[in-house]
Amino acid sequence: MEKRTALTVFESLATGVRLDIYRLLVKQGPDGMVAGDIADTLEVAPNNLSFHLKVLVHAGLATVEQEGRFQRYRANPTLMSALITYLTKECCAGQPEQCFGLATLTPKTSRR
Amino acid sequence: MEKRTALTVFESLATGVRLDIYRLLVKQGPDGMVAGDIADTLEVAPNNLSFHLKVLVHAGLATVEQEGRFQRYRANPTLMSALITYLTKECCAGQPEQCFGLATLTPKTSRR
DNA sequence: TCAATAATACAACAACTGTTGAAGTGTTGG
DNA sequence: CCAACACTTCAACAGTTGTTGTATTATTGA
Repeated sequence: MEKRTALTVFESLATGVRLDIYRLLVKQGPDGMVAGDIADTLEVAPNNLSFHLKVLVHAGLATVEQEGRFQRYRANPTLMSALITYLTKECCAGQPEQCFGLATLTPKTSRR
Repeated sequence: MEKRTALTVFESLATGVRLDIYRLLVKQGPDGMVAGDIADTLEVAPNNLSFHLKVLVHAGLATVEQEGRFQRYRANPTLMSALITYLTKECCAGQPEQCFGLATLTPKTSRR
């Protein structure tokens, strides 16, 4: 995963509303949810919701599909999977001991 | 992990500079790094760096320790670990098939 | 003690983000 | 066809965030 991608995901989920939307979508699984239902459930104005959904879709965390006059949104768990892999590998989290143990072995450059 | 905590972490890493700082700190392991070295490495103004470091520390992603007239910063891998756990559990990512398979079994509430 | 260094704190500003209300696009049922 | 519906787009505004320059605090070495 590119640093830029990770950044976009962080930006996308750095808002309470969007984190709620994303979690709701994941809970719905492949069924997804139409915009109106999301708006009702989370009690956010339709136009505002539309704004946040757009961000999530643009980030790749969700997908849209037209269904008659409804717009069905689904979570994209693949990207979250990739983010977790990135965080675990790039940032050495997950196995803190191993990561920090390794760091101890690398040559250290002291300040000036 | 609380939703609020996850949110704070996302906010903290939603900036290129802070993501860079955090990754640099993780790379340094338990040795950490003093503020001046971080500023030099990432080429950010000291006062600006201080601002971002404060955010990271406040979020719990990093710790500070005074060392003479230096401030040594270290990454806190535990929180990232917890975030990964949260993302994997709460958001069902990591095992998309399993999560989405489960969702299919749950009763669905159709729109109106 | 005094000058130099390391870092933080503060204030001002620009830039970005989220919210709201109103208007617009597309779809469906009568 | 047209009215109702589902949703999006747009523009305006408010609030927040990040950056920059300046000042301050604290520590060290001479």
